[in-house]
This record gives sequence, C-alpha cells and structure tokens, in this order.
Amino acid sequence: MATRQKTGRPTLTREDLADATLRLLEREGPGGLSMRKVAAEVGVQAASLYWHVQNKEELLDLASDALWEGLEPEPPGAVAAGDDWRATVAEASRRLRAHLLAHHSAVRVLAGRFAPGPRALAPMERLLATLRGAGFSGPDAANAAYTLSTWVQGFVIHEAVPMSAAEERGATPEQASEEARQRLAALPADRYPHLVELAGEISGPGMDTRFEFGLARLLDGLERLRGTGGD
Amino acid sequence: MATRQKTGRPTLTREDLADATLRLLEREGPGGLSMRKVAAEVGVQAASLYWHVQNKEELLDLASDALWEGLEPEPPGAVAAGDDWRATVAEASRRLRAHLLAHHSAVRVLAGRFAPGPRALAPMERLLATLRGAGFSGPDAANAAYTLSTWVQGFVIHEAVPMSAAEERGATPEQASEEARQRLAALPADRYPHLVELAGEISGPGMDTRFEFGLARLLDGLERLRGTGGD
DNA sequence: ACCTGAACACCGTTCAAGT
DNA sequence: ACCTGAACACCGTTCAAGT
Repeated sequence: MATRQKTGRPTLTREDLADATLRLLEREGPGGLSMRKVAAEVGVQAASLYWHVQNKEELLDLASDALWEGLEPEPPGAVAAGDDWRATVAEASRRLRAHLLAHHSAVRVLAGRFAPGPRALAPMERLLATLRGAGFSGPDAANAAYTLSTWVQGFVIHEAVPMSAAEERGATPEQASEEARQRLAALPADRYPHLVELAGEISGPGMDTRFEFGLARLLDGLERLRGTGGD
Repeated sequence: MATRQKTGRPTLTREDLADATLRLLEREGPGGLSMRKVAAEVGVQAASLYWHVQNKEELLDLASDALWEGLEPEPPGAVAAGDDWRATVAEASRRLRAHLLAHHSAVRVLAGRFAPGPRALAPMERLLATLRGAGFSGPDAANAAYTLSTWVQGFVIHEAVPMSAAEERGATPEQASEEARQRLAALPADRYPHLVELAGEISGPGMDTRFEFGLARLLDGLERLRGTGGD
C-alpha cells in the first residue's frame, strides 16, 4: 500500500531525487543525508532509488547541479549596454554569491563536486554574452568567466563552511567570527606579527566588504586587459 | 598482542591520525575512508580513535589542516624586494596551486572544509608580509590575501574534481576534457551560442594558461589599487 | 592514560520477486 | 517500467572493561 500514485505525478524523475536530496540537506544538515532518507522523502523504498540512479555518488552530482536552479538572471533593463559591462558582471556575481549562500548547508557538502552541470549552462552563457558584448575576445571571455566563477565559488565555500559549522554547534556567525579573531590575536606576535595585527580584518565578519573588494580588483584587472579604462 | 609499541613512538598523536587519514584518502580515493580503516592504518582498533578525536567530523577537520603541510615557502632570494611583490605573490600562488593539486583526491573530499586551520597560518603570514611590504595598507593586505587564497582554492577545486572523478573511472584528464568539449559543442546553438562557439576554450585542458590569466588579472587589479603601475 | 571487544543502530547496495 | 523485501557487508559511535 501507499504507492507513489498519491502524489499525482506519474513517476519519479531524477530531478525529483535531486530536489529531495537538496531539501534533505538543508533540513537535516550534512550527515543527515542517506539513501534511505532520500527515498523516504520521495515516498519510496531505498532500493527503488537504484532504478533511477547508479549510486549515491551520482545522486550527489545531480544535487550539486540542482544547486543552480532558481538563480535568476539579472534584469537586463537595470543595466545599460556597452560600457556598463562592469555593473552587469558585478550584479551577476553578487546574485550568484547570494544564491549559493542561501544554500550554505548544501554548499558545504557539495563543495567537492563543483563541476559544471547542465543547469549551470544558462548562467554561464549569460556571463559569456556580457563579456563578449563588452569587447572581450572569445578566449579572454572564456578565461574571464572561469576566473570569476571559480573565485565566487571559492569565496562562498570559505563563507559557507564556518557558517554551517557554527550553526551546527548552535552558535551565531558573530560568535564564531569573534572566536576566530581571538584565536588570531592570541598567536605569538614574534612569529605571526601580521596575523596578530590584522586579526580583526582577517576574521571578518565584514564579508560583504570583502566580497566587494575582490570583485572590484577582478573587474579592474579585466578592464585593463580590455584596453580602455574610462567612463 | 600487536600493541602499538612496535612502532617505537610512545603514543598516537592527533597529527598521526591526520596524516593517516590523508594517506588513506590518497591511496583509496574518496569513499575508501572510514574510521575503521584509519584505525587500521595506525595499528589500532576503531574505538581507540575516539580517545584522540571527538568524531569523524573532527578527524576530517584535522586532515584538511594537514593538507597545508609541506607547502614550501618561495625562496626569498629568488625575488627582489620592493616593487617585485608581483613576482613573489605569483610564485606563492603557483606553489599553492601545485601543492593542492598534488593532493587532488584529498582536495575533492575536503573541499567542504576549507577553513583556516593552524597549519595555514604560516603561509598566510608570509603572504601578508609580502603585501604589506609592497605598500598595501593593513585592511587592503588582509582583503587581498583573502581574495587570492579563495581564488586559488576555488580554482583548484574546479581543477581537482574532474581530475579525481576521471581517475576513478579510469580515464585520463585529456579524455575527460575532450568529452566535456563534445558535450558543449553538441548543445543547441540557438540557446547557447557562446558556449558552443567557445567549447574548446571552456573545456580546457589549458589549465596552466587559465591559471595565469586569472592570476594576472588579480595582480593587475591589486596593482591599480596600490596606486602606481610601473616597474 | 590509552586501548580493546562487543554491541547498537544505521548505512549503501544487490537481487530475486512482485505488479 | 518501476517498485518492494530481505539480505549482505560495512559503517560510526558508545561503553564497560582491561592494562
């Protein structure tokens, strides 16, 4: 009894499994994930998953691709064409960061699977279009897009991991960053003079500022490559 | 019988456990890791690990910190002081990438744990020293170091994951990147014109070129912030 | 202080069997 | 074509007990 028909959908999709995995990850955190629980989440026995998916590995790959779902394109009207490629790229980067951060628990688990899946294609295409429209050559646009997206993802991993870890321990991000600051400040000043001096700057949590800093440097570097630098 | 004394070392260190975990990860790949196997690797029963470590989570954190071991400082004499901060930072970045890539299997598993542990302190201190020596303010140096290291780590994750995944399937990196290229080239050209056009550039495997591209952009952006742009 | 043996609840995966 | 039940080998973790 209690077969799947009650959901109304004819059969289980691989997408359904990916979504269920992501949902479970957000709800129970890392470690709360198992084939049996994913199966339960979609109303089926664990063994049934192996009809749709080869193994857990493949399920996690599907989930990591599903992470791109819901990343909205920046509104095209909000930004002028031509020379304002900087604003467009900046906005896309900020949206990507915010989107991934909204799934920080999943990011922590899926970080080791960041590889471009089918759902990452559309955002990548948009970024390439912006860059080519700004006058970058094909290879430069490809390299620039790669640099930007690896940076944003690396940034978010570093942001999401302590966030998710602190959450598990029941601490706020502020508490966690204050602890980090104290650890740095307590270091031997003769061996680590700069870490001690800059403990406050290093341990955040001015993450927005830090993101904008990196973004601005990257865009400046790209602008210089592009040849002209004025507005 | 067969107690630990035969190794000569008095007792098991947390460092020993971290090293054993890393060794196991490299040797058996992701999925070949278990408390029982780590215990066997150090010649002990699984239950004994819980004397040294709270749980598997903590063991993996130790291992992710051990990943920084063996990262050699760039030779100070190889690079002139003062204005050649670019060369020093570039060399440090290349060394970090090479070092992490030499542990790509571990990187794939530990990617979701990239947070600064005790062994990451020395490299970070060196980077900060270089940047401050180049004239960056404290906050700028802290932000620049953060940007650089998140980027390198994000880059390496994207490089290591397909590498390690291909290895598991018994394919070479070249085969894997050729497959990726074909998948991109086969996309509908009306929806993804740029991805199709740039399939070759995007799927690599010109990873060295791509790394140098990102590094150059980042350094250019930092140089501009620093104020002057000559040599 | 450090390690073992045995146990518990749970896990990923397979496979013959059902519809 | 899709799902189940039962089974297998293995897992993380606890805990009383040993030395």
